[in-house]
This record gives sequence, C-alpha cells and structure tokens, in this order.
Amino acid sequence: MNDSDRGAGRAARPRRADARRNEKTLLDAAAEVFVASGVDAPVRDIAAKAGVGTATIYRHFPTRADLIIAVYRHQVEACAEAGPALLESGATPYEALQRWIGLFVDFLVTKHGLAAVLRSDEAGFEALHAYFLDRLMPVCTRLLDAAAAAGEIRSDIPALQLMHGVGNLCIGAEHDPDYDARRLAALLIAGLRLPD
Amino acid sequence: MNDSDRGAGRAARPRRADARRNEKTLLDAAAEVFVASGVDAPVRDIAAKAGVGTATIYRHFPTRADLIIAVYRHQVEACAEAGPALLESGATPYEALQRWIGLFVDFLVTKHGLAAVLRSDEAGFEALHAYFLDRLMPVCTRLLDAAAAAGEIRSDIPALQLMHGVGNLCIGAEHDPDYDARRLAALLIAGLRLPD
DNA sequence: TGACGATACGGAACCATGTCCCGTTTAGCA
DNA sequence: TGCTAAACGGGACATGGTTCCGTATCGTCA
Repeated sequence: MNDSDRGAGRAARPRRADARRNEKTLLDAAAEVFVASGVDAPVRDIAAKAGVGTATIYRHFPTRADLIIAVYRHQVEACAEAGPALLESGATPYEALQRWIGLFVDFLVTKHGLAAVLRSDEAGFEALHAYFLDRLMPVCTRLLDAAAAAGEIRSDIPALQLMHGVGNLCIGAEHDPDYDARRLAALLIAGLRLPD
Repeated sequence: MNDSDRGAGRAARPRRADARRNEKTLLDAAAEVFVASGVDAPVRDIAAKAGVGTATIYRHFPTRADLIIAVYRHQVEACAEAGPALLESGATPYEALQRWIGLFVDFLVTKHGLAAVLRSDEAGFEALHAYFLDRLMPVCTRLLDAAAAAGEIRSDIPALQLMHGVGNLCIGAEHDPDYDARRLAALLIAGLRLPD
C-alpha cells in the first residue's frame, strides 16, 4: 500500500528521481500552506511555495483530496491505532470511546477547514471521504460495540452517522474561541448513555 | 423595521416603483433557485431567473447574506415565535426544548446548504450570522433556562454554542439519506439531561 | 403635457481560482 | 554522448463573484 510498492520487483520501471523529490517537496509545502491558509488554499500558492508549476501538483495529486490524504495520512493512522489501544488500556469501553472521540476532534479542529471539506459534497472529495471512513469507521464501530456490549450506551446509532456528526461539530471551531467542539462532541456521546 | 419605514412621514422620497417591483421579483426568483441549486447558487443564475442584470441584485442585496436573510425571514420569524408557544403548550420545558430544536433542524435541513453557509467564516456572512443569532438565540436561551430551572438539564452550556452545534449537525444532511440530523440533534440535547 | 434630474438598470469588464494543454527540459539508459 | 520517455512549467481556458459606466426609466414640477 505504501509507495515503495511502485517499483516492486524492479520490473515496472521506478519513477524518476526528480519526480520523487518533487512529491516530497510538494507534501512539505502543502503541509505548511495548509497550516497557514487552510486545506482549501489556492493551488497556485502551494505550487509557488514548492517552487513548481501548477501542473506538477495535478500530476502527483489529481484531486485536492489526494493531496490532503497524503499530507495527513500519518495522523489519521495514529488516530486509527489509538482506538484499540484505548480499549485495552483498562478504562471502561465508554471511557475509551470518549477519549477516542476526543482525539478525533482534536485532530480535526487543528486542521484549518478539514472538517468542513470532509463534509463537502463536491465531486473530487469522495476519495477523502472514503479514506477517512475506511480507516476510522471500523475503529469507531469497535468502540461503540464494546460500549454497547458493556451495557453503557445504546446500540442503535451507526458509527458512520456518529462520525459524520462529530465531524460536523468540529466545523468552524478554529475561528471561534467560544465554540468548544470537544465539549459538544462529548455531549453527543453522553446522549448515547444508558442509565446504569 | 419593515420596509414601509422607508417613506416614513413621506419626507424621504420613497423608492421608485420599478425598484420595489424588482425586489419582489428577485426574492421570488432567489427562493426558486435556492430550492433548485442551494443558497450558493451563482448570482448570474438568480439574475437570469428574475430577468434582471447581475448589478441589480447587488444593488438590492449588497451581500449574499442579505438576500438569504430576506428570502427566509418569514420562516425564521415563525421559528422564533414557536419557542414561547411550545413552552406554554403544557409539556415540560425539556420537551418544549426538544421540539423546538426539531423545528430548527427541520428548517435548516430543508434549505440546501444554508447550514453550511451559516457556519462559514467568509466575510459577508456576518449579517446572516448576526440575524440568526439575534433572532433565535434569545428563544433558545429561554428554553434552556426553563428546562434548567425545572432541574431537567444541566445549565452550563451557553445557548449560542448549542445552536452552533445543532446548526453544524445539519450540514450535509440533504445529500445523505442515511444521515439523520434530527436524531443527532436530539442526541445532543439528550446529553444535557440530568438524572431525575 | 413636456422636460429634467435622480434613480435604477443591464451587461460588459475585471479579478480570482480551478483545470488543462502543449512546447520544452531533463533523467536514465545504452 | 545521444536518444526517448517521463516530467516539467507556465500560459490558456472556464467559471463565478464583483464593479463600472453608459443608458433607460420614473416621478416631479412647470
């Protein structure tokens, strides 16, 4: 799945060195620009920061979603791996769920505009959508199932819908110091709670 | 506050008849286009539907927010007035709150993209923001206070933040039949609940 | 009723941004 | 060192918001 697959067996010829270099440069530049101007910063800005032409971006990352995925892949993976770890950390499943949602929220609100674009219906963001869901929904499902099995929460809310909801709650949090996405997300989870 | 004020005392000269006619035409056209293409439909489309030039739109409604406000003013008013009515309808304050949030959600999800634009930070939407908050936040505050006074919910969540949260939950609901904004909002409100 | 000034209008022009194309450059290999 | 395919850069095009300016119309006053 990672990029070393490209030259697997050295049969298919590997990408040229300058292409690999440019991809790295682009990722770094995009990460910087995303922090400064949000994930929907103009393509030209990213290209300029990387010192390449705009076409080069499209060549490496056909859609903006591809670029965003590449930039944040590590952090999404970390979030996904935190789920099982939390479950096994000794707390109750409900506590694990709460903490994991906290991690998810923290990730989203620190990425300018990512939550908003995650919910966008514009063509070209399906890949982003799919990636997040593929990677994180199973984790969320497992946490929900565990908490439901322990009788801590109701079990009639699909993980997919819950994640959409939590993602939505994170929108705009970065501009508004009075808006506490984490707290609202916690409230949403609390709404799942069953009486002991 | 309504437009008959413009000619109050007949001192300031009233707007020309064609201008008033165009404003009405524009509102009707905008309402139609908003339903068909969402509240961020191209200005040109609205102008074309109304059979006027684009500048005419800007003359009557300097920002898109002004147009949106004008189109939905009646419905927002109705929502605002429903709050006190629900409180006095005999149910518990918590039930009134739940139902009112339901009305708010129903309003938002049936307006293509309105929830999203409500949360947008782009300059020019402050007016929309301010209008919704000015009109609806006091209503929400009153419902929250009543439910808190009755000991039904916790009282440490500001109405403003709750409304932002509920508004966010409505984003994207129109495209996704599996996403039930109303239910998630109900869950959020349930999270406020105190044990009896 | 006719003329005049203010108001309002329409559409073209301008700017920003995403996207694509094409002529040029360069890495990698023989 | 020379060749070819990969990769590149920047300009061309499309879309949509915003503004400008010459023209048309309303409403009033003589």
